[in-house]
Amino acid sequence: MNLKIATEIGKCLSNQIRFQILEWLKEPEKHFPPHETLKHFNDGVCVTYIQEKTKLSQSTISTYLTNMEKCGLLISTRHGKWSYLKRNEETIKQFTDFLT
Amino acid sequence: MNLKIATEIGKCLSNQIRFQILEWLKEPEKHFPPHETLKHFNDGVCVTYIQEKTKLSQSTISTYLTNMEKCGLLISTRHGKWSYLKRNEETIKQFTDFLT
DNA sequence: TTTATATATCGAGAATTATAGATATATTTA
DNA sequence: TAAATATATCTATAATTCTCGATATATAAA
Repeated sequence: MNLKIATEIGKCLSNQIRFQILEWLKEPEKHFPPHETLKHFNDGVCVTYIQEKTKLSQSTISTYLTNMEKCGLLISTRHGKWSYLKRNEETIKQFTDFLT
Repeated sequence: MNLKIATEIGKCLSNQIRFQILEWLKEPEKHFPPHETLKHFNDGVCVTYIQEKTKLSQSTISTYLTNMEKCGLLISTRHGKWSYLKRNEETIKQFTDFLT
């Protein structure tokens, strides 16, 4: 972790909805309906479900999630036409270690 | 800690200079000259020293530090005409706990 | 191979933040 | 009390971010 990446993470955390997504992803089964094709949350939650819950436009949520992945807060996995997002606990740990 | 305050903290951490200040304040004696009137860093570092090091205008640095104090990242103590700033480790801990 | 669905990217206007100079306030010193 | 110093606040412009609709791409289904 360095200052530049940490600040990029800070930018992601500077918006209530983005921060909220990170919180929801702590417990996907509690905050999202079960996936129909993928019978688990091992790779996180698909973009559509996150979009529905936030009520933002598809393009906005896609940009948010892409940026959160770029700075390492999220891990993205594609299964067929769906992208699944989960927290990247390793980076989050590095970030909090850097801060403290 | 709640989502609103956490996001305010995120805003402070979304700027490289503000984040840097927080890092410097981990070890004041390493990054700042000794105070002339106050013979310790127990209450942190005075605004002037922080301003000099960042090379931002006085008004900008004052605004930064005020906001960082408002969201709980910093603790401000006045001694005479100087304000001293130090990290608020308690809030920082609450923030990282909230995130993880 | 056409159509449908999921996600990504582009371009633009609205909203917010960055930053500084001017000015105000608080405190100390002469 | 007047001048000097440290910090805070006000106001305004520049820069960045927000957010969306339009469009592109990728994959699956018909």
